[in-house]
Amino acid sequence: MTEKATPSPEAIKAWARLMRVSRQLMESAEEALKAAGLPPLAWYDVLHELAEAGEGGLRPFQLIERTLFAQYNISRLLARLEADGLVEKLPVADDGRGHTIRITAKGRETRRQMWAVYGRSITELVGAKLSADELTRVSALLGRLRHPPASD
Amino acid sequence: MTEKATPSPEAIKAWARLMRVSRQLMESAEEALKAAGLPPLAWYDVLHELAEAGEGGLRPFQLIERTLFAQYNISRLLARLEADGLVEKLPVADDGRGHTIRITAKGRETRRQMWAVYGRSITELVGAKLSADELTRVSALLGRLRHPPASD
DNA sequence: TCTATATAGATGCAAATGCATTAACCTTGG
DNA sequence: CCAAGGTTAATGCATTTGCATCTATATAGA
Repeated sequence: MTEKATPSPEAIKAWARLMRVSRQLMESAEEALKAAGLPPLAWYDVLHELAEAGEGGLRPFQLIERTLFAQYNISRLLARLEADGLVEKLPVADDGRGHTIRITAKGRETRRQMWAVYGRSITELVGAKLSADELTRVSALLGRLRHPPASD
Repeated sequence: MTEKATPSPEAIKAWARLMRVSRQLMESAEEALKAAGLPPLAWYDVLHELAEAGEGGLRPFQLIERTLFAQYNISRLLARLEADGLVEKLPVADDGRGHTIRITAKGRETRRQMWAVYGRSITELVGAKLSADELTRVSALLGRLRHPPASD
């Protein structure tokens, strides 16, 4: 018996849909931001995490855990954010290797502006296409594809 | 009345899940290919379309329609595929501007090898996580997020 | 304490991407 | 037939990404 193991047609279709749709939606959102003269989505992700973290800020490695960015990616993204005055790097007392990243007032403002556009994209691309109930079901099903699986 | 329009919590969650999960799964699949010493997923997409197109091949602009790649992206990807001997560019009779791209025997072989790994990833990451019925439901829901919406 | 190892983050270099433009060819209207 | 405009594909240049490595600090073990 050979090791064939081609996925089921249902699995292939779900995979293809997932990849296609996510890329398409992401590109639409990205395009809307660009059209508004705002920074790319990646910046939003980081600003969002930092805004939630509050005054305490976050260490770069914590951002890596929360987002899915690679280490060098975060390192350079933070450098750009700092150059734009959206975040600040503070030395951390008990660990001389790293620093804490804190969002600035300007960073919060940029995040607000981005959310105005990004949120609208989410509404148009997702919120307007499925009912609340259907959205919940999609979330639940996708959650089970996550690693580790999400219960809710 | 202000123009607030923050998306519903359900929409936000579905969006976040979609973005996270798709990136995570894509990266897993990509990693598996790399670990097997095979080319990236983008190559598979193109080889797949070309394999389906058969001996007639496809024009670059047709590949752009079928995949979601940008024009310059396809142009360079095809250059790399050609350099590796996986596709060949044939002049097209009635249009001197472009050429037809045809997959070579080596290209088919590479695609086969990639599918062995890629298919396994799909099975593990998706096929093994949800039932056939659930997969069908995910596909249907995601299809409605597509542009244009898919019926099935 | 001193050495080995682990962790945090930055960076040099090569490859890929995005953007704008260009080159080549086709089509259409006069 | 010719000019104007459209389509197909490639490419120069700047930015971004990926990989590997490197520096600096921290921690654990002899």
